Amino acid sequence: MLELVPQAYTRVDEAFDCLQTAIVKGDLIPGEKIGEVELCSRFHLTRGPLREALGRLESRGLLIRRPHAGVKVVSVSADELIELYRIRELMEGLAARQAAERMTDAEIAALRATLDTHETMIEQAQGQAYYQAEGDYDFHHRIATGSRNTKLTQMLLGDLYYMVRMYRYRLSTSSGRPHMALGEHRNIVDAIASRDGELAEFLMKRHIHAARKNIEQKIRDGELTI
Amino acid sequence: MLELVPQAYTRVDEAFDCLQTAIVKGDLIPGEKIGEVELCSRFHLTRGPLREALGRLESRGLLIRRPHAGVKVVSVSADELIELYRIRELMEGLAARQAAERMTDAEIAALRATLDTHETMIEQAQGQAYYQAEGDYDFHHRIATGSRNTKLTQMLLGDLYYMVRMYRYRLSTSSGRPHMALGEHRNIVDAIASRDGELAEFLMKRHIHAARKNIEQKIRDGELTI
DNA sequence: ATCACACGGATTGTCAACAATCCTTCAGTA
DNA sequence: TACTGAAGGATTGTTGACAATCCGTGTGAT
Repeated sequence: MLELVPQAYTRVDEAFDCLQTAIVKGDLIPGEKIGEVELCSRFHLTRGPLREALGRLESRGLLIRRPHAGVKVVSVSADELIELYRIRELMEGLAARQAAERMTDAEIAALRATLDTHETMIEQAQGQAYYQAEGDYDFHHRIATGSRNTKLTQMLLGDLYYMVRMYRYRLSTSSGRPHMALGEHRNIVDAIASRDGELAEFLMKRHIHAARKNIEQKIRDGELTI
Repeated sequence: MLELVPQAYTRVDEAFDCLQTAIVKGDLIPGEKIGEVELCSRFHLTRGPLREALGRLESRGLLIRRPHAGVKVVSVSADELIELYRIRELMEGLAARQAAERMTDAEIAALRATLDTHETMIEQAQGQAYYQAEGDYDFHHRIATGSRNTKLTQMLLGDLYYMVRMYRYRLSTSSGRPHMALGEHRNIVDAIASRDGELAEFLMKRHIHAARKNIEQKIRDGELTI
């Protein structure tokens, strides 16, 4: 009855995924002007689907398109990265609060399981920031959807996380403090499990605030150049 | 030298504007399934630009597109409207804080002028919610851009305000408390002018919180049915 | 030597036809 | 009568060619 179809995967989606990962992983260099035909040959696409995908990427803020002039991957400043974390602090705080009120017990259990695999990843892949970052991404992703707040989820997954992931790859560093972050994650889940929305919001805000301070420090020390 | 070109207006932009206002003003009924060819004939477009515009509208959350099945204007629940205001409360609070730190004196003067015209609008167009809503929109728009926070501006102008305007037209009501709202706006501008970011954030959050409570009350009273 | 202007090449925007997919309708059967 | 199944029509997805616009180069003048 409620079939939930695999949601036909079209060329536009294909193009979007290709370009998105290319941007996030840094295969497409920021600031570089790049033509549509070159993109087509490089990713084996035709211009129709490509153009629609470019439009979607533009509304997500990953690239800029000037009419008759071509596309450019966004080049981002250190300030803008900081601003991004300021926004995350607020929105993910709200997400955590609502997740505490609305997540099912099954979802919370799955969230805990995620943290366990994350822990083993940290131990095994020592220093491999990539996998750590993906685990972190997964954690925040689950809380966003768990908030059951349509628009909030859409904005977090559709706008902010792409950006954050892009920075992560470029700077080739996770938050740089994996063990501490994991502990903070566990505290947040505990707050959610005990249905304490206020505490969950507080902890999440502090968690992201700490991540921001960490980045600001690295920038001051010259470890991160953008 | 720094010419600031009128930024070539292409058919895609035309299509996007047409559809966006049609959705916001309610010419396109939510939930109604509508074909591409019909949209083309109705707005004098061809399918190429139309499809790109549809993609942009989809990422902005104004309509939903299922592959091979057509497009549908989003139908929105009362709960989702409330959620929207929760998000606004946080994000516009941050915008107000940063606007207080970063707006130029000229921008602040222009903001004050906006409020003056808004006041005359309220007196003249008594009860004409439409113009009141536009004035209110203008006010929040200026503060968003004044924050100088690229991503924040993009999310407010690109995601939330379209939604809010859509609801306003559909419910054919502004906040319903124009005089009080105007007073609150003036207080916010005063805080910005005295460069008190903390106060500006507080006042903005309270302003939107009040608007939300107002809407919740109306929904409870059955004045608003969505 | 520097600046302004025009021309050509290249690139993007637009269009109309073709192919792939889905939804509805209409039988047929339990 | 209600439900399953398939076929047809309609709609969307895709493609390639055409038209409009911009950028870089080269020439000329100041």
